[in-house]
Amino acid sequence: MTTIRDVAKHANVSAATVSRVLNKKGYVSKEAEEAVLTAIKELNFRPNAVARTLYNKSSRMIGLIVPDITNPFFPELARAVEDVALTYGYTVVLCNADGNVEKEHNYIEALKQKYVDGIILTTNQLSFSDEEEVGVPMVALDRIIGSKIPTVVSSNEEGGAAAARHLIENGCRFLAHLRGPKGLATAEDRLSGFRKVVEQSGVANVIVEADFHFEKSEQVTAKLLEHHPTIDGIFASSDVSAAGAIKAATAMGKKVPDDLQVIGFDGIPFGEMLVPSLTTIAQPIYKMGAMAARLLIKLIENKPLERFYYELPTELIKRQTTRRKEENNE
Amino acid sequence: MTTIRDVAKHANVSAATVSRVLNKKGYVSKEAEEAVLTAIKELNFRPNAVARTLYNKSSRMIGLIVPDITNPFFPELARAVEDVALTYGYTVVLCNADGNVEKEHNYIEALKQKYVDGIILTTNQLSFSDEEEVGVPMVALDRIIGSKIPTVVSSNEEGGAAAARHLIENGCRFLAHLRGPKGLATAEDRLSGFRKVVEQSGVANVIVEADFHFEKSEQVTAKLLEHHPTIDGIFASSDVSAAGAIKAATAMGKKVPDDLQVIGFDGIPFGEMLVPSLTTIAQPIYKMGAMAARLLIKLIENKPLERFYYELPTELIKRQTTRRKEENNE
DNA sequence: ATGATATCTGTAACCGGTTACACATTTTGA
DNA sequence: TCAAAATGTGTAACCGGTTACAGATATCAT
Repeated sequence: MTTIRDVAKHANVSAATVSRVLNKKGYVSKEAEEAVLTAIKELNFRPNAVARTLYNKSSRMIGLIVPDITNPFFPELARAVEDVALTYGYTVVLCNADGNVEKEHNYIEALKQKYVDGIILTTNQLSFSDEEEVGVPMVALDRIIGSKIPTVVSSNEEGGAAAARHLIENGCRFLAHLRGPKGLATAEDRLSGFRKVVEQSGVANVIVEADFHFEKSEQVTAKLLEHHPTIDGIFASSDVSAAGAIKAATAMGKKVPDDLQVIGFDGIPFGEMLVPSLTTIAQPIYKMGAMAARLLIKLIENKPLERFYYELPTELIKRQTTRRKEENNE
Repeated sequence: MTTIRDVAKHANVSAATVSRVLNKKGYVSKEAEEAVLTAIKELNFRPNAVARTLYNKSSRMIGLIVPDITNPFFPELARAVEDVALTYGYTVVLCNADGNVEKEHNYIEALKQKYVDGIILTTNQLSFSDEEEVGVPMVALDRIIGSKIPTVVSSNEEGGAAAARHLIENGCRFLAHLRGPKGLATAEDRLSGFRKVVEQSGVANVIVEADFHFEKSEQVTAKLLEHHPTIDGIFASSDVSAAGAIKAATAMGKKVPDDLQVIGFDGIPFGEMLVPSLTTIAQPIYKMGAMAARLLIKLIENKPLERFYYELPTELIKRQTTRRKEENNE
């Protein structure tokens, strides 16, 4: 491996001068600069990132901690974060905390040790309270931690309300909500929006817990439809969860959307791949990731933030798992 | 940040002794060890990973380069790699090359600079030929690079053959294969297996190119079914691609599996979420990832490899998009 | 008793960049 | 014309661990 001192020798200057050329910092004469540049070319020199990081206490990396890389929502988010990070010259380190608080802590510690410049946290888990003491710039994404940590979420409550409204407008008389994990702010907000609309309109409804996963949602829905065969509208708190609901319903002989309408939440490409394609409350996933990355970088570079809380609008995407019923029976 | 010298001062020993305690290397007296351990506790000292890496030229990290984190196949693989890596004390850095050769190169360079101990390459892209000169242990996963690089793949050819056989046994008379990208060994092998069976049995067939993506497969299938309305069996070279085919067929009023049977390739959880659930040739995704990780770690630790080429068996998983036709018409 | 070996510890150099500082030389401006 | 400011460059210390080496004791074998 070529070092800066090899280059220096080759160019007949000191290591300091080479460093100055590399960083375009301080005074360097034209001749020296040229000599260094040629030497760098000839020796195919690349400055050692680790040595740099050690002195600078900055690695130009940002950590992105996700709860479940297997849920397509997060890769989507990761891409956005990465795109923005790369344009600002940062590299992204993706960490899969697996919904495990301990693993999350370990990653945060490991990242700090690696001198990452900042961390974006998207964990499902409700974990710790001492985030302020982490000592590294942090941004919360699709998750609410505390008032001191800049936060990017979508309008979960309004989205939940919109989902309920859509089902009701489509003629559903008995709604179910497959809510997300308890204690998770985004899930609570979706529930709360749903509840408000449903209570206000007086539509029959039932709420059951299903984490965001497919199998669990399938099981829960099967049980739910058994107990309440007249349910004709389901709002699932994630698209994957909605797929589970559809699966269970179909297995019981219910037709979607004729017997049962289903609406998801997230707006991942996955929803379009289903047949029938999934109606959903879409989050602006890419925008959320991009915004979180930009906020973090501002934080890192000590630029002022206008706000600490950004709520991006969700959008109802009507596809084939819901449709307006004709006014007919009853 | 507490350094090793702070600890040394606190324990009344030299930094060298502290380092010896940390690494359990060399002679240290009981008393000294205890003093150091207490000092470490009291100061809450964590050795700096970057400094360590700089001297050791090893970061205990391994890089995993994937072509498209958005394709659920890869997160699945990543989890396996991570699981194994963690048990051996390595951290995984996930890089999304985006099917972009240049990005892949950049990542490899960046990883080398960070002193990663090894790299697992899974890229779709056919990229470069000088892998032997990378200078870092490497393993190819789901991709064939060169004879010098240990390789883990599944039995793509046999899988392709099994897919064709299954469709034929189920009574299909006119098969189509949505092949993967040209030049990609895994895609070629699947095609080759398919072709052999089809030629041997004399079944009518047509082959069209569709990368592994959903939209492309949907478009290609729509065109295909328009030109050849009598196609009654499709083998898609990925599960996501199969979903695209199903979508297109359904949009044209064809029923799956009654009018058209579809079989995918990969065996990602996604296939089960579809309605009807997807028949597929499943790769042992987790095993592949785990094996690649173990191979890489052996390589890193200079342990001997038994072989340089591991082909893991695929498995036909019959679900709802295929089914035996009764002998009836014609 | 005595040389050989094992145990213990500290000093200083090293990994590969970065930069404060000192010292020169050149340019500016009054 | 001469001090002040700007420009150019090298030395050496630093980031925070690691380790070769040397010197000091303790233990062992003969």
